[in-house]
Amino acid sequence: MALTLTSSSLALEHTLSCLHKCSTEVELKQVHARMLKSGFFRDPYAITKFLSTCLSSSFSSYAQDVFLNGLDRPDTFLWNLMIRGLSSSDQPESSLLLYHRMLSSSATHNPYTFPFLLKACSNLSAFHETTQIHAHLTKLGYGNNIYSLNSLINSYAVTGHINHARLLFDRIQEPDLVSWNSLIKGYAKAGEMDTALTLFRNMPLPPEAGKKSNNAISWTTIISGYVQAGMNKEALQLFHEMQSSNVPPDKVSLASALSACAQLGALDQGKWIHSYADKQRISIDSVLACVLIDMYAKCGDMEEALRVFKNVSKKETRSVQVWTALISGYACHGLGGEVIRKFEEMQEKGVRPNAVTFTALLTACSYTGLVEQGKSVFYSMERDYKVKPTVEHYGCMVDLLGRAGLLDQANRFVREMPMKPNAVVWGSLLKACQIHGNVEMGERIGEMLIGMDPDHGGRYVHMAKIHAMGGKWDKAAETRRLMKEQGVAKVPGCSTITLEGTTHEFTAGDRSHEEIERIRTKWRSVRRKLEENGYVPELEDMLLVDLADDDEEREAIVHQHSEKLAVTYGLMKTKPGTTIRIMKNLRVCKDCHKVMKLISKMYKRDIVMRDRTRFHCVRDGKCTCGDYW
DNA sequence: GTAGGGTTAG
Repeated sequence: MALTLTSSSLALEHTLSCLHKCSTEVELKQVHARMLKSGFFRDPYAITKFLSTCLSSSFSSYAQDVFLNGLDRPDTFLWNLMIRGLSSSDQPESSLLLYHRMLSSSATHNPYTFPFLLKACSNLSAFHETTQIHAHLTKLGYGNNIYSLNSLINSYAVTGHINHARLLFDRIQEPDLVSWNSLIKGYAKAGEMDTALTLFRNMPLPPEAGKKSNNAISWTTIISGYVQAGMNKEALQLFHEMQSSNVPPDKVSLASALSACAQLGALDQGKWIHSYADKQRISIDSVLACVLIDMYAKCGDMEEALRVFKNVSKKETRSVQVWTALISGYACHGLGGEVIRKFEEMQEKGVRPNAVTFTALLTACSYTGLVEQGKSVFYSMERDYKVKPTVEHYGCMVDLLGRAGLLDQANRFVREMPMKPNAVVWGSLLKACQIHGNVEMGERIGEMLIGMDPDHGGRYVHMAKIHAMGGKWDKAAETRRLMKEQGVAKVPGCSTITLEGTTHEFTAGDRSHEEIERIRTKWRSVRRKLEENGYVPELEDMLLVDLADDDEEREAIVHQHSEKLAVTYGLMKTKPGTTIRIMKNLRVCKDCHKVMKLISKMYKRDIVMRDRTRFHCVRDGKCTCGDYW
């Protein structure tokens, strides 16, 4: 008897280990069938294992089916298991629907049920459902349960109702770390970073301060708050402060800090974090791989991004997100060929592309002018991959067609899209009108767009240029005046260059840098050298945008553009042959682009420049964007 | 059981 038991539990273990390896539904069904046949499905442990495996590996609808049709009166524990699993599945709403069925079943709720349900609300960002569950759990007597309270605070915070969160928080007699962290996140989400930081600074240390990981969560909450607010420098400062406070960073805090590095283009700090993870033997899971690949890509180092990609373990490589991070990296480097190759390779490995993957593909086609390729990708999305195009994908297509000068097709695309075009879509079309000089269409769209989105400076700039192109100077001046009246500030151009760990920041016409006079002198000599080689300034991009009245004045302004100051500083401060890396917050203007190409040739320097949306890798007078940007 | 992390058009 003892022997049979052992062998049957061994067989169970074996079956369960097969379960983990399932990657298709057919495989899953086979294991399920084997479990049914051998009677394992009467074992509660086996059922639990089976359901949780399904739930955690994107077979949640299969789990639902088995749960609802294949089990006899599941107990509260199993209901909770299902509600929890579904709350973080790709359809969190099914978690709430299942709860409705639970209400009419023989099982009863327990204190665990509500945090799971609220998790579903958070993932759905569902405020209304949160209030309903709030009322419901209060009536059922869980109103003072700290887990439920914290989950409520979190749901209200996530859905952007910080006042609801605060009211609850203030009523808790002894808020714990989770309460504090959820509240802090709520203020961060609401953009109230000052309040969030004040709370963070003043929160009481946990009595059981030995739990270091808890401290790490508070730190990460505030750090990622800053990252989401676009305040990446502040985020990195806090990350350093975290270390000097002897709270060792874990995976999650490293991931936050890495995304700050990605946005700042801070390669050195990013590398440091990467090697820190290696030294601490922190394994690179798929999320860390994603942010590392993204960081290296956004810092201009695709070789290193690829190395990270190759080093992630087989299981992690399967994640769509990791593939997509790499593909997006190639896209923003304008490497259309690599994008397509990796896309194919990914499918050979059996990884299904998601909506984001397609955005990356379409972006790459747009950047490299692959119109036919882009169209075929777009039309294959739903047909071959069952990925429904969203407004973002339509936006990419408008951009693709518009850039290529196919304005009528782009226009038709907007009119025929099944959803309401957003400001970004119209913005792409407007920009295309400006690039290709379609005054009539441009004026029509520009007017509408300014009405739709009056705080967006870029629209006025395009609009003024379009009026000017049509010779309507009075209208151009009026647009400029309107922009001023609305108090819409043009975001100042800003370029940075990092040398020996110090980031130098330049804005247009800025004289605050301590070596500014030497830089200006150097630029004059660089300019002479370029002029001797045929350089004539390109003033087209500046038409009426800057407050200049004649070409001479425009020229003076264009020579003070921030990327010119940065590249000049790079020439001064680095050894011959060193690659110069520049990050810019706006798009590079035509003149600066021309200058970069000339410098790369005359001074034999590679220049890697990241602008608002993509990379320009300039070598020997040529840019990887092929002058198509 | 509740709190912190990923790729995305302009």
